[in-house]
Amino acid sequence: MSTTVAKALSLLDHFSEAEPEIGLSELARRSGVDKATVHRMLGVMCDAGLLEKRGDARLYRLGAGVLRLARVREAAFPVSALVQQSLAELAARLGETAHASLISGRGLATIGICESNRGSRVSLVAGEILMLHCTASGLAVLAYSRPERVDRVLAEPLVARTTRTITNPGVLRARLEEIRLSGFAEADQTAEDDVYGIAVPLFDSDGEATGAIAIATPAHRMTNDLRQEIITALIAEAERVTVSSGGRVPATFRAAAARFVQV
Amino acid sequence: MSTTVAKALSLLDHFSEAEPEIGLSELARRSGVDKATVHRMLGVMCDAGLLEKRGDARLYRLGAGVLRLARVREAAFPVSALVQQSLAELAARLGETAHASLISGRGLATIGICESNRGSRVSLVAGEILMLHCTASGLAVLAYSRPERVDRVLAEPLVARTTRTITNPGVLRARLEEIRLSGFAEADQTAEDDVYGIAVPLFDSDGEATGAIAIATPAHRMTNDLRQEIITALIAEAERVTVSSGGRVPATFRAAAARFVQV
DNA sequence: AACCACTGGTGATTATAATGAACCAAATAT
DNA sequence: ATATTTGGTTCATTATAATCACCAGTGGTT
Repeated sequence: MSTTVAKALSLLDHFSEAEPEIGLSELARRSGVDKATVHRMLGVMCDAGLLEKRGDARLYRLGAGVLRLARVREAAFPVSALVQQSLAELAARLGETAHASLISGRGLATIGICESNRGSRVSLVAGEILMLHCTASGLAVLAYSRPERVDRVLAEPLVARTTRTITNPGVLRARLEEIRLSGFAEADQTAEDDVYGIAVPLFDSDGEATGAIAIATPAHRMTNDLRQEIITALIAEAERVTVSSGGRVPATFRAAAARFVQV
Repeated sequence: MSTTVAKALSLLDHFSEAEPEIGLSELARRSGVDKATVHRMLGVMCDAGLLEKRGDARLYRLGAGVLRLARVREAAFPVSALVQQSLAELAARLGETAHASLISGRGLATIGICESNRGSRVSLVAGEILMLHCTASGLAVLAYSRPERVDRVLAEPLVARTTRTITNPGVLRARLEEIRLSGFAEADQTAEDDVYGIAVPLFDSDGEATGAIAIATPAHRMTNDLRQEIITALIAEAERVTVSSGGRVPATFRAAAARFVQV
């Protein structure tokens, strides 16, 4: 079922901020692919510039090609740069960690993080992939996605990341309906213990959700006042990002947001 | 001979600043791969997040996954950010377009550009891939590369990009020896007509060349004074970037640079 | 309206490329 | 000094991907 190209590309997912360089055997072990196969794939990806191996050491790491591709994308469709500005403002204003993510494959790719400067704060790993069904950002995106995407996510088993994760498809659908009406999504320790996330979707030129910006706070610190403040700020910044990146805020969201501000 | 993974990845190279979105048929035509094959590969790469297709339109473009990968790499081995600073300084000081590139596969990936604000200036496309044998940056890198890389480049036919491009392997080898002794590379319209490039290599922790920073000026504007000024500035900035990115300037280069400054 | 030249997308057959166990030399670990 | 693990390679077997013809939709011309 799995194509070789998919297998090769999945190798890239094993590189993270925590483990930026990996050896051949190690990668073969983690991916469950034969060593010979991994070796050949790594070679090809080195040729393509997606990977490179450090001169003397025989470790592989992400190559300069990924920087180039990112530049090409940003030159044509700038979002990363735009978003970074909003994140900085949000983090400064609210004193909590702000982050942004975009749909990438079947998950959300974190493309920007701005940590608060408080002692106690939520710390996120750059380049992490968020799941759609349990994170605030994921829920915000799903609530404003085409039914096909929702169906695709609900078709697969909903992994329980914490004891509070919603694993029942029916319950999740109801949850998405609520979110659609309110304009923002909350995840009170459904993705990670002690983390309370609030997210608002970003839209493309077709008015479809493409990602989200979010605030993550230590769960115990969340109060009603802070919650209100966060949501108001997120809605404003999300609209700014959406509009300045050429997106269109759909009427359904605008109505929901207006309803919130009224209250 | 060509693996399917390589073919799939080569599709990514067709996306550029000039043409950021491509349709299925168009991509099949340009790559010379069958439409059905391309379709399957694009699907796989969309799943991986490297590509995405714009909602209603049926065009493909680079996906958010590349932004994520770039972030992961930058988090672990920051160069792009570092280099950008140097480029800005160079462009401001010299009033000419500065750019940086890193080895990526069998070429140089442009990872940073800072154009001068003059009316007449050299304009570069973001994310372009430079050839090693005819650009100033490429020559600078080759001159300080392991013999294997040089041999690999010289093994393939040296494409003539202009009438002045060096196409003879022997001549090129001699040229590289000169560059190794001087510490900088020049490309007087050997890559593009009317463009005069000067480049200095960047090094990794093993003292091997990993890329270059360069200045590109309109050929007619180059004078001996400007040339001296550019080289001095480049050598200083290249060392700064190399050192602050954890690299080590090899003794051979340091000697060459010192020899130049003496003169 | 009928036609044309496109587009994105799809399946079944055939040819091709991927696979994985065994194997090596060199580097580490014991 | 011995055993284990590393990156890397080989080659017969097998599973995979390429191919061609085809379908349906679209936009433009006559």
